[in-house]
Amino acid sequence: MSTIHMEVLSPIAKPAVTSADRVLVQIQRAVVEGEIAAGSKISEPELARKFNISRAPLREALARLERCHLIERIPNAGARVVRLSYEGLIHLYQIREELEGLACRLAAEYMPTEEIEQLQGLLDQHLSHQRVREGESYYQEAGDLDFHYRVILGSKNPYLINMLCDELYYLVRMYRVQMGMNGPRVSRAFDEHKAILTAIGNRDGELADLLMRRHISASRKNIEIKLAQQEK
Amino acid sequence: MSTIHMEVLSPIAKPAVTSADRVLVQIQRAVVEGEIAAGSKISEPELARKFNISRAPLREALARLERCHLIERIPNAGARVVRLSYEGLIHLYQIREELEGLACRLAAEYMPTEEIEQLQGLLDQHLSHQRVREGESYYQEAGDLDFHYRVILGSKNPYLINMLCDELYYLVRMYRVQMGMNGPRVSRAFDEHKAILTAIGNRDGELADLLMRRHISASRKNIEIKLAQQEK
DNA sequence: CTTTCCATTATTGTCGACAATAAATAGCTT
DNA sequence: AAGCTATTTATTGTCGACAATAATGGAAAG
Repeated sequence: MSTIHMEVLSPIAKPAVTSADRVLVQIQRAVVEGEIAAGSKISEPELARKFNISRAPLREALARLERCHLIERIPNAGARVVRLSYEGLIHLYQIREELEGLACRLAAEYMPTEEIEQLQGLLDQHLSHQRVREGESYYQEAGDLDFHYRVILGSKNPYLINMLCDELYYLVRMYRVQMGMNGPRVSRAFDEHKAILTAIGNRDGELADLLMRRHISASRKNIEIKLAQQEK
Repeated sequence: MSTIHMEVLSPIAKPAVTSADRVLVQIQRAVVEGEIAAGSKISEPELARKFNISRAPLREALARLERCHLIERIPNAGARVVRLSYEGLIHLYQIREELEGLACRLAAEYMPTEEIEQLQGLLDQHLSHQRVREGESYYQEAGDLDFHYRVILGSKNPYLINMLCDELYYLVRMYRVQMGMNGPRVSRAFDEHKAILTAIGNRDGELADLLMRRHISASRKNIEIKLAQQEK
């Protein structure tokens, strides 16, 4: 259970040794969960005071926030929290489909059998958690991302891992969290995960690729609906 | 001719307003062209002195260099120029194939006819340059990257554009430059570009995708050979 | 002679202050 | 009164110095 939290917050366990790291995690969470409103301007002096650090490490943190597309910076003008939009969602998921499809093909080839079995166990564990805590969206969120992380890590491609886990996934989470994802898709998602993992276990990269693309596409449509509801 | 240089060095014309920007471009070039040796350690005080700036903007530049995978940083330990390797090349081109394939599909859908025609003209222009300056690898380099840039921009997906043009292409250039790419592939590459663009013009995304993947795959094999020669 | 521990040195991370640029406000002109 | 311009204000970019951490070299023990 606490493992799930850890996994979601930091896919690749890097001990936050520097103060910029520490603050980065906090701001990331605040932005993703909407604590700092989407579209709002970011004041460096204000944030620095808030976290009791100087502007130097804060700017380092902001640079990394820009890297994962959570803020947008304009030279000599400042930074703003990104604004969620329909177009943004589409663009983001176009890439996800492609890259996570690739991750599946690679995982089918390179993911050690041991890791696959371990992930299988994790899926069952998530399922039981899900049964117990029906409707708690955070568990779905955590479990889903956890699954995707593992598959991506299984690709053994460092660039791919970096792009998806470090650069794209915080924004994905932001869409899901702020759209309040839960609903009836939960159990279906579990089945889809199972099917994908089975294909990977059978070393059938093509099928795993196809299933993952469908899975992500379905997830996108789910968020699209929420976004449309919210905008009207 | 000078346009070609500009295009290669800065795909999306952002006037380097801050001193960090200015220095970034210089270090990028130095790393890509091997002026700063691959695998060598980077000294912040030394570089700061060399460019007559303080460490603050230099560190900003280093952060962005890390972002495009030209250097690797370890907290409290420092930064090293990335080392080229067979595995790295494979991993990099796996992603390129996927993302540029996607870019082609999207370009076939969203690239304005006007832009396509303009790119067609650019291809012819490159061809004539090529005929005149037979064997000058830099022109091939510039022309090839220019073509890829245009197609990527045609996708109209900001995340895709950012990933390919800002994060991946400097490393691609580094492989190509340091492996000394020229040789007999030049004229074939022009034909492949033509074919891809024709498919995009016909709004045939599937075909453009396929052709681009083959084109990139062929380019990879070309570099693989050089790399193998160099390592033996 | 090798290995381990410690001190020294150098490098990175952080801080507070200053300079340059952009935003906000007030005053002037039409 | 509206719009433009100049001045003020605030924010970002940059600097030099200090603190904390890692790399280096040497001395002592085995």
